Amino acid sequence: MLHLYDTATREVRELELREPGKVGIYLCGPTVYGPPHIGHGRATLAYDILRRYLEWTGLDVRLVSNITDIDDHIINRANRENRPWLEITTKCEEIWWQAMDAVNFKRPTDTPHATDYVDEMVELIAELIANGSAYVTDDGVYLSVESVPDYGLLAHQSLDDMMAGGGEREVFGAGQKRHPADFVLWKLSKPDEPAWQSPWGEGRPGWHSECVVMSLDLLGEGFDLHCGGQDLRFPHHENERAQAVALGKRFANHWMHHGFIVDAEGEKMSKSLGNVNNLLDFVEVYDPRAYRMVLLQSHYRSPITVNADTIDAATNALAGLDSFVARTAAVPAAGADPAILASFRAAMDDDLDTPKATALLFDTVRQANAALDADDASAPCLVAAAKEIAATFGLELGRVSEVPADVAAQAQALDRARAGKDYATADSIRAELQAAGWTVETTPAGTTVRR
RNA sequence: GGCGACGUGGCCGAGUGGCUAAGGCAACGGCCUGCAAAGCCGUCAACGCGGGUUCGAUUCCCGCCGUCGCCUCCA
Repeated sequence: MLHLYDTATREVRELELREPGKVGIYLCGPTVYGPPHIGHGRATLAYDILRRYLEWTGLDVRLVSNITDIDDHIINRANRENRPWLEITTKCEEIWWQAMDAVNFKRPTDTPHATDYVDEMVELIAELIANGSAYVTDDGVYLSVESVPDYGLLAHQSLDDMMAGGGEREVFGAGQKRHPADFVLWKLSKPDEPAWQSPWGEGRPGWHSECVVMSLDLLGEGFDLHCGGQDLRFPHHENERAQAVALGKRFANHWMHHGFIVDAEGEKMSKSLGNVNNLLDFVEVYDPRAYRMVLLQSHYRSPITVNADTIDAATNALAGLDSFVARTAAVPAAGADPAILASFRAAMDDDLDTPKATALLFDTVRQANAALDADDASAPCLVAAAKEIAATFGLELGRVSEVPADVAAQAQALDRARAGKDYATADSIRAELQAAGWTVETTPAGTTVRR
C-alpha cells in the first residue's frame, strides 16, 4: 500500500483508506483569472501521476479539484480591464482545461465551482457564528483562530511565533479583528462588485470556505487525502482545516504538498515574481511530455529546475523511449515481467519515488532492447513491463505521427536507392528528410520516418 | 526575528553509517551499418567548508558560508 509523507505528522506513513478499495482526494485547483503557468503544471501533473498510479493498483479514485471562480484577483482584473468578471472566469477556465489537456492531465472526477456553493458556504458561516467561533465586523465575517485549539498544525508554528516576525505585508481587515491571524469568511461587497445575499449583508465568500464545503460535500468527513502546493499549507489549508475543526467535523486524514518550480537562479517561479511561464506558450515550443518527464525524474517534494536545458535533456530521453516503442510495435503481446512490476510498485509505494521508478523504466527498456538485439525470448515480457510503467506515468510514447504522402514516397525512394546501391541518392534523400525535421531510421526492414 | 528545506560528476537529479554513490542528458571509444540513425557494450567524472560522535560519515550532531520557501489570500 502507498506510503506518503504527511505534512501534518511530518512523516512518511501509510495512506489509510476510509473505505477499502476507494480513495477520495481533494486537490486545490486554480483561481481562474489568468493563464496557467508552469507551476500550475507541476501542481496538476504531480497528482495526475499519483492518480494514475492509484488506479493502476486497482483503486477506485475520486479526485475532486475545485475551480475558484470568485475572488479579489478576478474582480481586480475585471475592473482594470472594464470587463464583466464572468467573462474572465469563463475564458480563463476554458484556457485552463486547454492547457491541462495539452499536458495530458486526466480530468478530475469532479470539478466543483465556488459560485455553485455559495449557499452552502453561507450555511457554514452561520453555523460558525452560532457556535461562537466566528464573528461579524463592519466589513465581513471572520473566523477566530483562537477558538481552534490546534491551529498551526500544518504551519508547524504557534500563533505567537507566526506573529513574531515576518509582518511586512499588510494585514487584511486589520481594523476590527480580534486577533491578527483571524481570517475572513465573508466579505461585504462594495457597489458594483459581484454579490450574493447573506444574513450579514450582500457580499462574497472568502477564499478558504469553498474548499471546506466542497470537499465535505463531495468526499465526506474524514476523506483520505488533501493535496496542493507547499505554499497552500499555510494559510490556505490551515484555514480550511480550522473551519472544519471549529465545526467539530473530521477533515482530511492525510496532507500531501508538492514542491515548487524554480528558475535557473533557484528562485520560485510564480506570479508574485512576475516571471510567468505561460503553460500554453510552453507546450507550443516544447514537447509537453518532456515536462512530465522532468517531473518524474525528480521527487515531488523537491524544488526542481525547469529551463531549456532540463527540458531538452528530457526531450532527448523521450526520443529514446519513442524509438523503443517504434521498434517494438510488432513484438507480440505478453504478460509484463512480474518482478519488474513488483519493483515498480515498491518504488512508488515509498512516497511516490518516481526517480527510482523512472530509473527502472530506463533499465527495463535497455534490457528489452538487448533482448531484442539478441533475439531472446524474454523480450516480449520486458517490452510489456516497460510499456505498462510508461502508461502508468501518463507518458504517451510512440504516438504515430501523420506522415504525408510525399514524405512516405521519399522514404520509399530512399529504400529503392539503397537497394540499387545508389548511396549518393539515398544520402541526399535522407538529408532532405532530416532537414525537414523528420527522424529517419533506416533498418533492414525498411526506412521509417517520424517527427 | 520564527519555522522549514537544500548545497552530489560538464548539466539535471536520486540515494546510503562501511559492499563498485541510481538514472537521464552531454562527451568519448567499440560493436552494428554502404555511411548514418536507433540499439547494445564500455569509458570519463561528484558528495559546500570546518569541527565533533564513531572502528568508519557523503549520510548523524554542532558551527560557518551560500541558496531557497513559508510567516494573511501565490500551485
